[in-house]
Amino acid sequence: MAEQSADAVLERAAALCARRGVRLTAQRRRVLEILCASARPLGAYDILDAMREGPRGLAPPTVYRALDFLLEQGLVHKIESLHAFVGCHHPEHPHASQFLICDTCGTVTEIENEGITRSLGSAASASGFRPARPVVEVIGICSGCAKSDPDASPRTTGGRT
Amino acid sequence: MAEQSADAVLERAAALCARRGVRLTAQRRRVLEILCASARPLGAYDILDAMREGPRGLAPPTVYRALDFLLEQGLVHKIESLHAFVGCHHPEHPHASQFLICDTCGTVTEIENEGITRSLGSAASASGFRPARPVVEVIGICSGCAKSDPDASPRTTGGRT
DNA sequence: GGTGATGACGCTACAATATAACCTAATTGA
DNA sequence: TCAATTAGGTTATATTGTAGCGTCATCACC
Ligand SMILES: [Zn+2]
Ligand SMILES: [Zn+2]
Ligand SMILES: [Zn+2]
Ligand SMILES: [Zn+2]
Repeated sequence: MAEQSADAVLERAAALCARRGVRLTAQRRRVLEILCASARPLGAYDILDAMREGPRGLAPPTVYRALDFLLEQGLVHKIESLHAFVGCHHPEHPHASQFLICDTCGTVTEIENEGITRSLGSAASASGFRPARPVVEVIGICSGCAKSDPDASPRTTGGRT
Repeated sequence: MAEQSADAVLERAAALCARRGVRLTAQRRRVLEILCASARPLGAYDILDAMREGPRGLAPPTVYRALDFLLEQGLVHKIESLHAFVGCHHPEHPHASQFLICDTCGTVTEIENEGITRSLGSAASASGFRPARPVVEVIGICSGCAKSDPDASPRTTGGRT
């Protein structure tokens, strides 16, 4: 799911940033690349390690600043329940991000379910609540893992590609 | 919302634990009390501070162990997006916890919306995904804050009662 | 009542995640 | 070119969460 469109996503991200008049600098692009190349969400320190494989030694703030930018631009999402980040594969239009997170293989699937969005909206407005940032993350077992191993043990965050 | 039933919740929690044959020890009860007495979610270290106001000096593992127990028993919930915890006010029956989190005053409202639960379930099963732990947290502005201050600044976690 | 097994907790140290603060370098717009 | 703005390097530190180990309380059973 990540693999097929990593380059295309990068290209579209560049176009988006140009259109918005914001700068997709080398560092930011690098972080986005690393995230899009991974099948699983990566922690900030996983990204940091991946970047250190290149030339110089970097520090946490560099990665966090890049992530802040990418989050603002909607190019990546944060998975709150994992303290980790994923690249967004359809950042052109804003969307309520909803995730299915496999506890076994660690893959994260971003979905956009109109029913969930609607239910959330009506539940919120019923309380007079004005929603800003919905966090919908369903932890469970993906179909592949459910088949192969009826009960398996959890995984950790990292592991590039 | 927290205030009205704090004692009642404690009593019911004790009954629940007795019925289940698990021990609601003094420490665990204390943590639950502190959480239920707070109108806002508390971080583990907020709880730790609150407990230190009493007799001896405690360490983080004490609080985290109590929280683990209370989470297992469904007596408290973790708010992933805040790294904080709230007491549950209807722990008798298991439920998918859904939260409305006000970014301004910090209050958290636990709701149980059947529509959201259903949408999540059908979205998951459409992908062959077997859900285990849904995380639904809507960050936004509560009705009270929206009225009094059309755009206000975020808040931090803590602050007992 | 002893007695061994289990569970709860005190305690130290440490891991993992995230940010503050300050300064330099690059980019932009005039 | 030059001031203003933005991005990034660097160090230190804050915040959140665990590992590991020894001790004490509780419980089941004799
Ligand atoms: Zn997305
Ligand atoms: Zn899986
Ligand atoms: Zn609840
Ligand atoms: Zn509010």
